[in-house]
Amino acid sequence: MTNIRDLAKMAGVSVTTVSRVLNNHPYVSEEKRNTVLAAIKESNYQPNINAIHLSMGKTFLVGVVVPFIDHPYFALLIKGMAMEALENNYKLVLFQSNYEEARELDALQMLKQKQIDALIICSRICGWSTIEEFTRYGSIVLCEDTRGKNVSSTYVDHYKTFIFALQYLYQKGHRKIGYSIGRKSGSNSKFRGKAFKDFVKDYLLPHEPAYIFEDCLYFEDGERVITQIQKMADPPTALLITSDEVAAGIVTCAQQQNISIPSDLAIIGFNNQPIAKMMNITTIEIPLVEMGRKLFLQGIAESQVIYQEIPVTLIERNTV
Amino acid sequence: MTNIRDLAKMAGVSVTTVSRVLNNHPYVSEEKRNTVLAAIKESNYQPNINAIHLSMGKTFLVGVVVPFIDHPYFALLIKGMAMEALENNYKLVLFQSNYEEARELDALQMLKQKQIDALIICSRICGWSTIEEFTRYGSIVLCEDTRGKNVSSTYVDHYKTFIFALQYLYQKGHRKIGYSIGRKSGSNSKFRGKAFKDFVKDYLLPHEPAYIFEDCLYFEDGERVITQIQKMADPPTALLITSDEVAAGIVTCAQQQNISIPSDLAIIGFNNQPIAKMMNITTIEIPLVEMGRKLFLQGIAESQVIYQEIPVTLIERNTV
DNA sequence: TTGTACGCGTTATCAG
DNA sequence: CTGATAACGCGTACAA
Repeated sequence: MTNIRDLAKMAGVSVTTVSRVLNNHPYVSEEKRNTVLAAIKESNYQPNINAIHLSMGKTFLVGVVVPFIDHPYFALLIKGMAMEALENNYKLVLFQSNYEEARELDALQMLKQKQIDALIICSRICGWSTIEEFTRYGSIVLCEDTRGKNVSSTYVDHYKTFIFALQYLYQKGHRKIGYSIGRKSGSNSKFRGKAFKDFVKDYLLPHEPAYIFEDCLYFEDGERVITQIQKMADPPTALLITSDEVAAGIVTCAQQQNISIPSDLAIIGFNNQPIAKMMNITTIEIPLVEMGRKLFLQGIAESQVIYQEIPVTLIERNTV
Repeated sequence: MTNIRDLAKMAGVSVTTVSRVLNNHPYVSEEKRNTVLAAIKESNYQPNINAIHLSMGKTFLVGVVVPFIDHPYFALLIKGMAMEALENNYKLVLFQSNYEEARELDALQMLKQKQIDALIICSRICGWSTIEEFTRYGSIVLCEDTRGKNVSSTYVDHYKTFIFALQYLYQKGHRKIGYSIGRKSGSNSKFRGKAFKDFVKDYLLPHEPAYIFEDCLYFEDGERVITQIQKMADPPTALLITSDEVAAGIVTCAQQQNISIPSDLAIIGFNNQPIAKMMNITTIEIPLVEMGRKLFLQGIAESQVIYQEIPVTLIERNTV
């Protein structure tokens, strides 16, 4: 592997001059520049990027923590980040945490060790204090409402959104409403849970724990929801389903079980994934790819803490 | 940021000694070791990993090229790689190529520049000669049949598999058989195309171009397949669908259009994704997560070229 | 058992 | 315009 010093020798100039032409810096005569360029061609020179990183104290690497990539929600966020990373000449380092705290700490460590310039955490299990402790080592960005906290974020106001969706169902005449979530302990889920509680209280509806379905992430989880509902003496008439994948599973399974949608059961999905369009599912659009882009840009921005709320849109189709 | 030299000064020893305790090397007295350890604690020392990489000529980073992450096929491969990377203390660098050659070259460049130790290309658009040119800069692994070539791979013999599936349909009485693929130009697709051609020739069946559906990647693409079939005067009676997602879309859409499956149209999906189980789709299981693991291990292995064929299994359910 | 000195490849500073 | 030379932080022959 030929290095910058070899080039200097070949071209009969100093390493400084070589570095100058390499980085398109001014103050180098056309003549010498050409000699160096020739040497570069001839030697098939490739800069060692680790040396550059060491010298610059920067890696152009951004870490991304997701519990798993094989879910449209995270896949779409990453897709957006990858697009933006590309345009800004950064690369993405993937951390699949599987919601193990040790994995999240790994990522945080890499930030501390300067192997990545920034870290984007899409979903976390670790406590807030842990995050806070690492903020001084580099840029950390979260995908949840961090208002009032010392960390930038791009987020959806899930409280507001849930209230809005619940009111919509209420107006359509529904009084027995339930919802599904991915996992109950997440930050976003907590906002949703609180919204639900507040809503049923305000509208004098019963708070029926059986109407809340946890661990609903994939298409096939829809089957479980339908199964459970069929066992109920007094089933819900409408459901907020926080992933279109799951909503699609519910609709599919309902058809098989001769449950009529929306007359027996109304469904509102989330994200407006393509599958929702094809299956005519009423859904709340969340621009995940766009969110991914913004998360990334916040990560590489030098600026101060910013909270970026993303607006959502109700897409009315045939399941309500 | 305190470095190894500061520690040496603090502990009153040399940098070598510090380095020794840092890396658990022998030949350092318990006494000095403790002094150093104390200094590390006190100073909140963190090694700069870029310096280590420069010094060692290794990064513990492995690159992964996929056209897009938001597809179960690639997501599952990556999932497997991420799991294995975790166990081996490596990190994954994600390259979303979108099938643009320039993106693949970016990744290849990083290998050349030593920013990644190995590169796994799950699907490519670039020519074989391009790959070959970069093999000397580091370990490259492909997810396609590379037998006879100079690059390791973990692959499914899609020719064999397609012939097998076609024969199965033939035995079930089907004579008008078609198939769908993601993109026609891929290596895997070519093997499938060849298998199809050879099969219809051997079995004296007509080679009907309209029975071949391209660009079928997502659930919603199933709708297009059904639409096109309905327009045909002489539609196929059976379809090989190279992604369960698409198969599920076809089944769903067929229901809506009152096309009976399998009596009007038989379907064999691929991958055995959870959605196939839930919708009772006959499918060919491909252990994608397992393949991801093996791809990764081949990437970090020092050994010579290895071709690792992955066996597949037919899962008989209700769509044939 | 310990330490000196150099190499890794590049960028940045500063004197000419 | 040009070029020594000093960082950057760490690993490791080699010498003691």
